Order: sequence, then structure tokens, then C-alpha cells
Amino acid sequence: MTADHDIADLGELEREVLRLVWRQERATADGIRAELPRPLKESTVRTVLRRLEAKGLVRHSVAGRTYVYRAAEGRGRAAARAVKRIADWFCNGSVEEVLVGLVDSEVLGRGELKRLAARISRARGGARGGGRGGTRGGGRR
Amino acid sequence: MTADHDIADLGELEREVLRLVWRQERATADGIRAELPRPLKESTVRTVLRRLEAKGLVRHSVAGRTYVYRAAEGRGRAAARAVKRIADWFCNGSVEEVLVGLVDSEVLGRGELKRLAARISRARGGARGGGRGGTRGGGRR
DNA sequence: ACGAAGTGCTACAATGCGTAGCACTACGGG
DNA sequence: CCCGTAGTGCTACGCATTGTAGCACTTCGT
Repeated sequence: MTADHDIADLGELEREVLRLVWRQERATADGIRAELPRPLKESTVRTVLRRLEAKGLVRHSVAGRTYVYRAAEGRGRAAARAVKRIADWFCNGSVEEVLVGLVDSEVLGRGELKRLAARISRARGGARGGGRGGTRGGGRR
Repeated sequence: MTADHDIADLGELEREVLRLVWRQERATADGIRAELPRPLKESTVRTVLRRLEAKGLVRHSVAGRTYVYRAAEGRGRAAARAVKRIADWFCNGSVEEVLVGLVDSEVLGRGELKRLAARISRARGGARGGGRGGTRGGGRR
């Protein structure tokens, strides 16, 4: 409900701008422009920002005469929704199948797989994933 | 290198057609057309099919005078790559962060989490397939 | 040789994205 | 009280993508 669009179908520039909005807590048009790799006019950045807001991905508040933008959602959550949508489209809504594909294919490296397992174990409330030791040595957040 | 495009940035019709290609093992233009919700001309379907092939998502072989299409990759794998790309774009490539978002957003249920954990441990260590079936197998190429 | 089945090429309208110009408003200095 | 500056939204234009299809070409069977 928050967003009508998804972060997955953004243009390249929109994506980059959104990423910067996430990086800087309080993003202004000029601040973003300064940090972009390419030299763009300020009106360009503002247009993109406005479009992102129209898509429900960022939100602005006024500070003095300057628009301060912040992301409407955290990165993880936004990404999660994008993943969910992919699952809906191609895997009958089963996020599990998507993640299984992630695990089965070589898209994920061994290290990442390992951390993933640890993370899942923790999320499940401490039960461990599969019985092989070694995974859960260190990490506590 | 298999695909230049991702399943995430397909149009609506392209998506639907691709899904049908996945459903029917050997898909023909007319077969797909028959199963589409809307009545479309065959040339339309063929154009979409051709575009999907240009994007590396499906592949065709000739049977008699008919083109038989099949998906270039399993659903899970294709979806996985899409997810990986999202992670690359917004989470510095950390699929872990995406997963965390997934868990936090309650998109993933406990059961799914559990099965996923089992899957991961299986993928990491023993290469043996577990007994429990139920989900259709993903991609075999 | 002719028709049916099946195919690719070309096209055209609508939309989305990158990119920017320009006109408008509010605030601070003279 | 007037003016420049900073900051903003609106409008637009060119290009690529997508939905949709017409049409010309090839091949097989009768």
C-alpha cells in the first residue's frame, strides 16, 4: 500500500538517486547532485526526486526553504517487497522457492551462504539450521 | 552471461508469456496463445516470444515447421538472479540484508524459514537430496 | 501448383526515463 | 521597499521499451 511502484522497476538514474537518499539521512536536491558521479543539472535531480516521491519511495519535509528528502522505507524492507513481487510473479508467491533457487544456483558464494544460514538460525530463535557445527561461532549483534 | 536482461524488467505480457513457457514444457506460439487470458493475435505472441529469446530468457528448437520454446533457465534460478540484482543495487550485494528485510516484513513464515534453513545446510554440506517432496523441482537444463 | 500452417520483419501508438529550461516564490541586504 | 539569490514545480523533448498487429515469405501435403 505504501508504494505503487517497486524499486525493481526504477530507471538507472532513479536507482542511483534513491541509493543516495538512503545513504545520506537527510538528502537535499543539491546534496544529491553533488554526490552523483555525473554532472547533472539541479532541475534534473529535482525531477527525479519528485518522481521517486510520486512512486512512494521517498518522502520530503520542508526545512526552511529547502526540501529534505528521506526514504519512505528501509532498504531491506523495500528490497524485500521487490523480492516478494518476483515470487508472486514467477513462483506462485512462494518466496521460499526463490530463496531455494538462490541457494541452489551459484549465485550465492559459500561465505554468503554461511552467513545466511546463521542469520536464519538466529531469526528462528536460536534453533540451528542443519546440524553441521562451525557456523555459529561468533556473531552476535 | 546467459541472460542480458532480467525477468524483473519484463513487460506484463512478456511476463505472462514467460510464465506459460515455464508451465508448459514444450511451448508453441499457438499453444501459448490459446492459454492466454486475453485473445491476442498469433503474431503478437510470436513477437513476444522472439523478444524473450532475444533477452536470453527462452530458447527455441525446431520440430517440423514449428518452433518449440522452452525456458532457458529454471524459474528458481531466474528468480534468484533477479533477487541478486536487487541485492547488488540496493544492499551492496548482500543477499543477507534482503533476507533480513524479508523476515522483518513478515513476508516469510516460520515454516518457510525452517525449510529454507534445511535447504541451505543441505546445499552447503552433504549434497544429498532430502526426502521431502511436494515442491516441484526447479530447473534442470 | 496451390492452399494451409508457420515464421520473421516492420510498424505504430503509448508510456517511461533521462535531461533540462523556465517561470515563480520567499528570504535577506541595501 | 526593491532586488538578487536560493530553491521549487511545471512542461517538454528525444529515445528506448512494450503491446499489438499486418504482411510478405517459406514449406509441406494433396
